[in-house]
Amino acid sequence: MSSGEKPDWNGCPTRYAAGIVGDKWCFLLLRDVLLHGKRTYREFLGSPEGISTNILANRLSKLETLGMLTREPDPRKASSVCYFPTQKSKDFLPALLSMMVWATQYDEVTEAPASFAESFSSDPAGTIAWYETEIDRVDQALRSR
Amino acid sequence: MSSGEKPDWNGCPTRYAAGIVGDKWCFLLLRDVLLHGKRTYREFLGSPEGISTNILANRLSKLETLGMLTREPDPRKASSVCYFPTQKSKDFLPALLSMMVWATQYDEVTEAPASFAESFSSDPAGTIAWYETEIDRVDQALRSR
DNA sequence: TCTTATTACTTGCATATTGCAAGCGCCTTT
DNA sequence: AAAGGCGCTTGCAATATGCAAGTAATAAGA
Repeated sequence: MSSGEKPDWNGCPTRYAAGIVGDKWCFLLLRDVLLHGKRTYREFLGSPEGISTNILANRLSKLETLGMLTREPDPRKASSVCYFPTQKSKDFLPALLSMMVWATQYDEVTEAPASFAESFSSDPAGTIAWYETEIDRVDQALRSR
Repeated sequence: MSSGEKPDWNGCPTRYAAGIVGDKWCFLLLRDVLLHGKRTYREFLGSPEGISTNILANRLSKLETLGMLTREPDPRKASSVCYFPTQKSKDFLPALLSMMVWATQYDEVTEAPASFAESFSSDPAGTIAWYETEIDRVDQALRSR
């Protein structure tokens, strides 16, 4: 590649990503799971974008089928359910954070402080690791009940 | 952030990104523009995913409205039109490449060679710069007719 | 124990979006 | 003058979405 030829295989991985992230609701659910520590149906329903309940059910099962989430009984309450992020969705964090940096740059009404973009740009690996630790902390706390 | 508190503003930039990329067709059009050097209606129509013509028109005007593309007469042929990527969409490249790395890792039938993920991981800035150069080369060649 | 909540959905129906096929106006080429 | 390419638009059937209401299975309270 560095020798100057142009690869023509780019279509495929992008299409794969589009099949998952190229849907507003899946995208926002991944945000809720990876960044907001949400794990239950009720929590997802409560997000400010206002997903409707049938669509939520549909997308949760889609994400489960795609291997992005696992559906497990809630350790705190047997009648409830938790959706946990898999390694596959945790590995999506770098891409998600990259998009956030881009959005922070161009969204005129962003609430994100410039410090976020700065910290990700100066130390991407560290920033990613911090978020991963947060996720694992949430899930370990939940699972050890 | 590194001191341990959890930011609660993440929703906003992600929602902004979801408004653009959280649509399969917009996502794939950005791929075509940023990675495949496509610039005309015909070229977009020809992509293997088979976008239909009314949807294509709709998404092109959406992306133009969002400041991702500019619509200009084709320097080669006055009756034709070119859609050029703006700086805003070029700045989306890092996020797009991050998603491709992720997809390459998890798509079992990916056509992308492992070398892509390796080169992006070992030298992200260089890889991004290479794609940016490609884009500028395409557009400068087109515009200087 | 009987009742009332809560949780995670499902169902029905009106509305919005998509896909497909055809058509249209404007160049350009022959 | 005729034919073709390009960038769309239009009409219509099929699909997906949003909204409101309903349901089954626990759980909590009186």
